[in-house]
Amino acid sequence: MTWSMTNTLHHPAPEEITLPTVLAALGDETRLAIISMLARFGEDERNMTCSYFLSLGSKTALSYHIGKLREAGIIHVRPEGTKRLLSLRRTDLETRFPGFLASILASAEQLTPGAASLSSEFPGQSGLQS
Amino acid sequence: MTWSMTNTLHHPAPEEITLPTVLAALGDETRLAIISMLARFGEDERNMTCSYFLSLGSKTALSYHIGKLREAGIIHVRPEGTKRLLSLRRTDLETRFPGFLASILASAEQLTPGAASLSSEFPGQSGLQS
DNA sequence: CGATAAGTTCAAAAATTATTGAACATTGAA
DNA sequence: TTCAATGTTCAATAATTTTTGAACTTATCG
Repeated sequence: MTWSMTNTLHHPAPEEITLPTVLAALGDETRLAIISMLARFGEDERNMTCSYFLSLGSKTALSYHIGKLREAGIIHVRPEGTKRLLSLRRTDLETRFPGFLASILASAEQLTPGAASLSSEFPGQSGLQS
Repeated sequence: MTWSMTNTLHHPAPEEITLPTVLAALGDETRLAIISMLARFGEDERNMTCSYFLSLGSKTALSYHIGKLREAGIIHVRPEGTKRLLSLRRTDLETRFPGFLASILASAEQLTPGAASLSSEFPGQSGLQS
């Protein structure tokens, strides 16, 4: 039961990804914003750490939401040192639910208008809110 | 504040339909089953009453879930006598979130396998469970 | 080594959502 | 008009989800 940052986190296999779980995971403003930002700025995985999203909530809340997205099979989380590198499981989702992610992302764009001016422009900052 | 069965129920205008609300409404097994059945057997709107779905839950629970779907803008509910005729707001959803509903419905089919053998085969029965 | 940064875990509290049963309104039909 | 069918409403409860803060682990940087 000892937790290790170097252990690989659990990710559901593609067949284990279910529609109700995915929909429930995305039916939340914070998590929708996370995947929208991931889709837009995640080409270079190196920047997509948990703290990149600190503008969306507290450290603990993000840990919770990111866990939900991971367990739903929507994102992949790769431990790299003390960080977590996040990426969308685009091909797995496309295989499982063809066309679904694309339609979500297209429609979600208008929801996160100023996402370009969030954090990550100075990756080495202490980004805690308050 | 008097409630009348003949009053028109509230339905959001197409522009008022938002993605997080729609996703949250569909992130529930019961409601996903409802829209899946509506999509499959709803060509003829006349059969699509609330009680058609009684196999999915109690009368009161269905009222609740159908209200959620209506307020999210996913279905339209037309009072007809003492009944409610339900239909998917296909074109509104397609306008708002292109491709979304189709991908959901295609993926939801495998979730409601025996839906053909539910109720509605004897429309005039008292269909209360227990 | 000591400090800091990045995230996690846990338990408690807050908030939201879902279910139930009883009572009610409305309509259609005998 | 009385009855049965169809749904709604309300209040209470149950269940689930989210948020918070404190303590902790691990890795990295001087």
